[in-house]
Amino acid sequence: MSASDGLSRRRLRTWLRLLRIARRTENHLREFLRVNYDTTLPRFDVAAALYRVGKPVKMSKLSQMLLVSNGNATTVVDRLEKDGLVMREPSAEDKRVVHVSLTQTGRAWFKELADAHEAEVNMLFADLGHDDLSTIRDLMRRLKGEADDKHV
Amino acid sequence: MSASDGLSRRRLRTWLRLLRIARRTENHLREFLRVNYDTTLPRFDVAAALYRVGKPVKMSKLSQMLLVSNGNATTVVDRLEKDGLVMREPSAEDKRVVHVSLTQTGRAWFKELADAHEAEVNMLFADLGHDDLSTIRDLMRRLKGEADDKHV
DNA sequence: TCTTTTTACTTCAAGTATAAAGTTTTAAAT
DNA sequence: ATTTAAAACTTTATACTTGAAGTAAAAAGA
Repeated sequence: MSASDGLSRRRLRTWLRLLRIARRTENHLREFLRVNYDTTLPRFDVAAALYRVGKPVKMSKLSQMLLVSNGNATTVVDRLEKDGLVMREPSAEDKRVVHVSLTQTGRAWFKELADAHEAEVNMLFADLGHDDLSTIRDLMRRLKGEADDKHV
Repeated sequence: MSASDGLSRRRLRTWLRLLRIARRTENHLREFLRVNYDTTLPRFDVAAALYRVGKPVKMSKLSQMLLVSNGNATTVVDRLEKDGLVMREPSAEDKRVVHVSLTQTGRAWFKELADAHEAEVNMLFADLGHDDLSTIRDLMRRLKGEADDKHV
């Protein structure tokens, strides 16, 4: 089985297709957040992760959830903290650990964004019905094991 | 139909799934290129686009192909040019236009990467067969119209 | 013609991202 | 108890990315 047989080539093309869709959708949502809410995708992603968990999250856990480096998480949290949208708390048990969470302001801010964001995604994916979504879920699950998910 | 009915919520979850797969795969390939070939994903992407076209490409066309800003394309091409992997040529007909193409060195360099890159993707997508790939293609095609593809 | 608008590209400032090095704290192993 | 190793963050250097401003050339309009 050559490294470039038909199946291998098709898998490559499929990856490029997925990447393209992801970039287009991200670009659209970035623009949407910028124009309508004067904010950015990384900020939104951090807030979404914190909102989803609903309680203080370790910095390292946060970067794992978002699949970004620790240093990156630090920077984005820095900015959100400066804007009063998130807060850091040193852990009591382990002095190395820092917990992050949304402030009240941050929670209110995110709630407003979340609905608009969902509506926008709903519009972008409008051509996909329940069956399609199930199909995608199953396909993505099969890729899950292979990709590097550092250690979640 | 509320902005947050079941279907809307499922579309959002599906988007997050796609984004997650894309990021994991990108992270894996970034690491792969860094460790084995001491290069980066943006450089690879530019080279791949130029290689694919096979003849000099306008800067603006390049950034459209990659779905990145013009300024970004300029920067990455700058670096590749400094390394002797690509070359710029001013257009004869239109003095505003700049054509970019791979140098001989660049072409040889990319060829080596391309096979390894395809093999790596082939490994990551090993669980998907011909039918699955066709299914994904059809699904992605249906999203195509909705997303912002600036003006390709 | 000549003014205005559009197009192509680069430059700039700010934000985002990584990898690697550094600091502090905890856990493990003598 | 001490040393060693590992873990959690932050900081640093460098690269990437965007959006906007700037420059130059071409096209459109008056």
